[in-house]
Amino acid sequence: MRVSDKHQKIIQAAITVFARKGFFNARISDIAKEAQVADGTIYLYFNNKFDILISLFEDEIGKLILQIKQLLEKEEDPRRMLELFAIHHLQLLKNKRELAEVLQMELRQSNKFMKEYRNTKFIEYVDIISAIIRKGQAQGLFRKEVLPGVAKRAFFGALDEMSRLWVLSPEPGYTIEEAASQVSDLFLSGMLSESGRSEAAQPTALSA
Amino acid sequence: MRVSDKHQKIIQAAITVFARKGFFNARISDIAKEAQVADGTIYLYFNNKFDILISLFEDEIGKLILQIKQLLEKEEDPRRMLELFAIHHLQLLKNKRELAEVLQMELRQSNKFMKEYRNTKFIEYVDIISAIIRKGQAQGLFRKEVLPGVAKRAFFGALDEMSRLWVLSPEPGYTIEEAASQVSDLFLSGMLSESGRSEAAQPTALSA
Amino acid sequence: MRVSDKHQKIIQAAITVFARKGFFNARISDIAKEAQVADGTIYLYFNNKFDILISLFEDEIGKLILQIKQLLEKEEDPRRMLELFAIHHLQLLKNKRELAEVLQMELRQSNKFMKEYRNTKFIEYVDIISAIIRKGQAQGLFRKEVLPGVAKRAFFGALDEMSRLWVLSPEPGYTIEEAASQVSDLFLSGMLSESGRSEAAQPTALSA
Amino acid sequence: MRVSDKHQKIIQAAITVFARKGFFNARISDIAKEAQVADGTIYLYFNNKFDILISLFEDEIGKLILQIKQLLEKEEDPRRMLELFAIHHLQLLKNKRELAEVLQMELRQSNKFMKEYRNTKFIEYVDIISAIIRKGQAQGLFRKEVLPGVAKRAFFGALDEMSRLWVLSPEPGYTIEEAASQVSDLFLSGMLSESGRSEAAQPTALSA
DNA sequence: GATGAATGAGCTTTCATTCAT
DNA sequence: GATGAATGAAAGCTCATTCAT
Repeated sequence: MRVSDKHQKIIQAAITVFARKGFFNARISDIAKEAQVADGTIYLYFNNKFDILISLFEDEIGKLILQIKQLLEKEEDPRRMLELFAIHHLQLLKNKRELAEVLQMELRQSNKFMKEYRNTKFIEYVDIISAIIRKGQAQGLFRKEVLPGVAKRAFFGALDEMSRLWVLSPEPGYTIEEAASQVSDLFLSGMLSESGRSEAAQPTALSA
Repeated sequence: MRVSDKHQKIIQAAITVFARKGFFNARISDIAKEAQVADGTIYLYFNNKFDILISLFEDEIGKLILQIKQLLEKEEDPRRMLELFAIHHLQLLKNKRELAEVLQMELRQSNKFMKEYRNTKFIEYVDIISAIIRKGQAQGLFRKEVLPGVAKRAFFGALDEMSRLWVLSPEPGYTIEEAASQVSDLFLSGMLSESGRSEAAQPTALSA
Repeated sequence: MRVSDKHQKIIQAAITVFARKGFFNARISDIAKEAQVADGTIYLYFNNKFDILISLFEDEIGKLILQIKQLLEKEEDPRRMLELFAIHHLQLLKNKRELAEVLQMELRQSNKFMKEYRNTKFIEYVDIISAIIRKGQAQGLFRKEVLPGVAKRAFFGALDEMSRLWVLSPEPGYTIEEAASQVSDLFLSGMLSESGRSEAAQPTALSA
Repeated sequence: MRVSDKHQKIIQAAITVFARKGFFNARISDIAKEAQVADGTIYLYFNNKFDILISLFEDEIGKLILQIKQLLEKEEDPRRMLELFAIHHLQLLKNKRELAEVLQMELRQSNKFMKEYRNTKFIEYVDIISAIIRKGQAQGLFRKEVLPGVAKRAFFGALDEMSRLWVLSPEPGYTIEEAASQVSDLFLSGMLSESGRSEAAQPTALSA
């Protein structure tokens, strides 16, 4: 058996267990049982419990990055690219439900209890969004005032919060596709109707 | 000393400690020391550690709801109301940094650990956003296609993710005001420039 | 309110609570609630939790001694006296069920966790039995070979174990009177039938 | 090391510690230290503190049952069998002093704390006595009026109370053999002398 | 490499006791 | 005398981690 096999087996088991119980409530022995290895074996592949979570992030977000980048390669229109990102992100819920739950729940916490850990993979993931935005701005399709560094976060946050809807409630009333469409539409076109847009020259007067 | 005093003292101490170490890493004795009471005293006011977290949510989000509702009362324009919500939400970071951190970090997790607990206060808070959106739609200022139930989540998620920027990194490069303005501007006007808007009739082609 | 009133109230409450939960599982606050006094009040009348148990023993066994002695005064026949003792002891189960349970359960333990405490009242109670036996021997009714110091223990132990039958099981299949009669009959006449008695000259050969 | 070794080691340590301090005052760490294992190790073999006590009962009374049954196999005379039982029971004090103390002290309580636990092993042990009595009655050696279900309890209670004498006081004035002999003699022949027996036709008039 | 029994530090929670009112 | 809020020591139990096999 190749080394990577057990490594992967443990990561996958950890995803299942973390999704079920959360990181802190999960026991190493739970993961070991799920992975069908001995408790001690886990320590041949990971330094400690945190290390499993970090490796899980790195590996799985790494895969996500590869997938999404491959998907976006074929697309030229930044507007469509944003939509694709949204769809792909939310479809994780369908295809890898447990992983989606773990990322959703534990990703945020991770920084807090692992102060030293800078989640570079995650940053790389979110930076795909800002790259799209910059591309759109370069093409003159997106407004120059939009700050890519801020907007990427807002866009990701919106998607992630949608994600949470599905993670926590089984039937939120919308399909994943509808949600993805709504979110990307919102970010692209905003909420204003034609009248709302024309009526007020500066709806965000505060920022002025 | 009034009962509420100790109760409040413990809640405030818990906010400080949870913000510093996270819920799971926080020990009851940490909270007790911070609140300058004995460990056992905490159990005169709360059933257990979870109960502190839940009470904290209820109390503090309750206060937030009161404040934001009061603030919005004076405002009629839904566009401006969204902006006010954004500002108020993000200003929590300035005024009550630790509380912001706790809500940011632990709010999501809470549902996972405490399956039975439905965070009604939080739902009430987010519903303020959908109420604003409906108001805007009623006035014809916001597009009818926007689903308030989805958009409220997206808006909150965007804000919350911005929040995370400040919670995790001390100097994110933007002020809170700029971020609030950016996010509400994004949701109101979208990213499209005039050319981007006119060029493509169906930017969200996928949803069609 | 006379001092003794509260003292008595607490003792009675303690009997109820100890019977229900056992000494170690009983909380001072349970007793206080049962006695309708404040927790702290208990410490005005007793030094500590053990002291309640000891006082309870002293008081209640003291009463038992008075009662049984009074009862026996009217009786001359030692055989009948033994029977009366048995009946009176077992009737405690009917008349003061909770007290019977506490004595049954906690009396034995007491010596163990309160090494310094010599349960003189209990000894006094059991010595009533040996006095009866000695009286019977003096009258030539009881065999000289019977050691009063041993027999008193055996008799008490037999009764107490019967007691346990009722304390633990609601319907043991015999009435208290039957049990009392059986036990005193056993001790007086033994198990041997006429044939068993005559057949073997030395049934207790071992003691020879 | 075989699994049973640690299990046994812990049981034996628990006997020592329970004998010394009583069940409730004994700490898990006391037992662990006595057994020369880590605290946590105990929980690999037992569910909790109660479980140790119950296992202890089951194991040790089980052994007693085997021993006494083996001993009684060789004996035919029910009178002698009763005596053997008495001797064997009391000799536990010599051979396994600590075990005798624990059984003596904690056996009674166990039913109280662990309501759900039916001490079947103990019942099996006491039923050895009633089996002997029935055998004696079948042979016409014992009186028919003796109720085996009551007499077994009385006999055990008498023995157990004798046991207590040695457990609590180092020098009770009698040897174990004398006590065993006295008790079985009492139960077999009763207290009545020939004159006491003939003089009164109905010594247990009350039962009539 | 793989195992899983053993470890023991660590933490939540309880509750007898105190003492200011 | 009476109260009951506050105390804080104490202990059962868990579980990440180790290491002999």
